[in-house]
Amino acid sequence: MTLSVTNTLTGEREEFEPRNDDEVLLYVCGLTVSDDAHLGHARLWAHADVMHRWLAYEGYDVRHVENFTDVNEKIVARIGEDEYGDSEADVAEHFTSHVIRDMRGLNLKRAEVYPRVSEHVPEIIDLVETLVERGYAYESNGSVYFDVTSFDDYGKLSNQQLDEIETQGPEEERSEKRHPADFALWKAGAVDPADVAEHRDPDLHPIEEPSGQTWESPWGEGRPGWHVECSAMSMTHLDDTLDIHVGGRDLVFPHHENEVAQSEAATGEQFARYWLHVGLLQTAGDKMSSSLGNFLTVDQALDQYGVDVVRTFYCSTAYRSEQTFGEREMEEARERWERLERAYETAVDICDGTDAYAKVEDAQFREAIAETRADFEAAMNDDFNVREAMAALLELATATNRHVDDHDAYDYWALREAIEAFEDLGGEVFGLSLGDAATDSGTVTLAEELVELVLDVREAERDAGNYERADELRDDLADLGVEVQDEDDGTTYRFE
RNA sequence: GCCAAGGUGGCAGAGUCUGGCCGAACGCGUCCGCCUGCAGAGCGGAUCAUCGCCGGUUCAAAUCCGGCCCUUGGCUCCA
Repeated sequence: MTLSVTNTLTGEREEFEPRNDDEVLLYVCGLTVSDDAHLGHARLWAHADVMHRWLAYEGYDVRHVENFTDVNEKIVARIGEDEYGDSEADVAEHFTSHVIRDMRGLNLKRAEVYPRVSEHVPEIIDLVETLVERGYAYESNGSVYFDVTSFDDYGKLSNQQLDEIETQGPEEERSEKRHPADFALWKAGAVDPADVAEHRDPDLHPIEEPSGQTWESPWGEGRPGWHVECSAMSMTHLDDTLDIHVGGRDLVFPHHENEVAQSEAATGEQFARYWLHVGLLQTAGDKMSSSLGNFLTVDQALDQYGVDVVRTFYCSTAYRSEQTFGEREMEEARERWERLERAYETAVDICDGTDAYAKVEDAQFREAIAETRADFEAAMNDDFNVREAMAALLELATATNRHVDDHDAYDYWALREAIEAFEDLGGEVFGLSLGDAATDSGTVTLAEELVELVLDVREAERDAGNYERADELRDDLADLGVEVQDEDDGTTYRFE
């Protein structure tokens, strides 16, 4: 079964064929490190991550590059704020470290490189020079602009017509540009105080001097433009032609459109073969939107819900659709995740708890496991349909529970197979805590011993008919995050 | 104004490319039953959809074609 993806470039579903047999060049349009990342950013990361994981699972060598934009007016606007730092580089470093922390927290597979703009200025200058030499760009007042009329295919990604495009860039740039849609590749000088004013915290002293880093270039001191970085860095670390370029839907125009133009003008080669755009995260019921900042940061969300719930949330909607975020949605994600986890743990417990060999053969269960793998695979190959894939996994949970419920003796072989499926698909592909990392190491902690002690006491109370006292103990444990469950053959507990 | 993505049950959200298996998946919620001292979890069952509107094509449409309405994103930095 082969993978098919929805390509923004053509607007159609296409069969995925990488340029080189077993290798996939994956570029993810990263973040401007001018603030902490929120759940919307994490959605892009999560989907790119699952794509990465799925491609790797299918045997591809995935070369994943994801940039950090650390040269930007919004970063300059934060200079001197809180403890972020006194230079553009310091502020960028502050947020970059947070982003890296968030990415780790989300259990993302590491990219091969995380290039930063500030470390690629020479490459950017080279690219701009090439464009000038080839007649696609021109210098004006120390700045360099891309001449959109020189590139016949301009607008092909976003279906824009040149005469319908409104001016790009700030007002004062207009006089320097030949066509209103021309965009800056290189900006002369440091950042103009006027350009940072709108992003600046009004409580802080305004920035009065031109600020931010500048670099020497053939056109004088200046800074790289807004769109060149991705082209320069992806070509440096991957190749002139990428297989997959992933980004947020809001960036199709002008950012991605400009990337295509400048890259293809410079190399004469196709820039990216498949453009995958991730839909935006919407907040549920705009009632709570007192201000714009009604999004949760990744850090807060991780703290509040935990990685697995967050990842399950993302795996509940196809990447290209919009997704609504809200309390109810997160609750549902929690229920889904716990259902999965419980079924998995049940299977693990049974298999670990005895050395017996297969006692029964449950043909239905075995078939359900095979179906899960087939359905999961088909769903993922169908444009990374994570929701369908998750549905398959949840059906495996149901099948597992049913088998356990219906039998006194178990089909160990089948349970092992089920465990493997949970670990391969849920653990490896979805990045959930199912598998080695999740299972207990065998060492008993003091906490566990104490819980068991309390449970012994509670058991004694129950035997004595003191249910009130027993329930109190259960509630107290629940308050401490220990979920107690009475089953036919004893009491079990798990830490939340 | 222009470009793009959407409008499917109480919620959320697949399916639309490749028309029939969709009287619409998985799940959340609600209700009933089993289990249980109780609760939870689990299992079984039930509830809830004229698939935005109008027209067309077809033996057959959520799925194709045309028109209209509405929402969101972009056209200024933005995942």
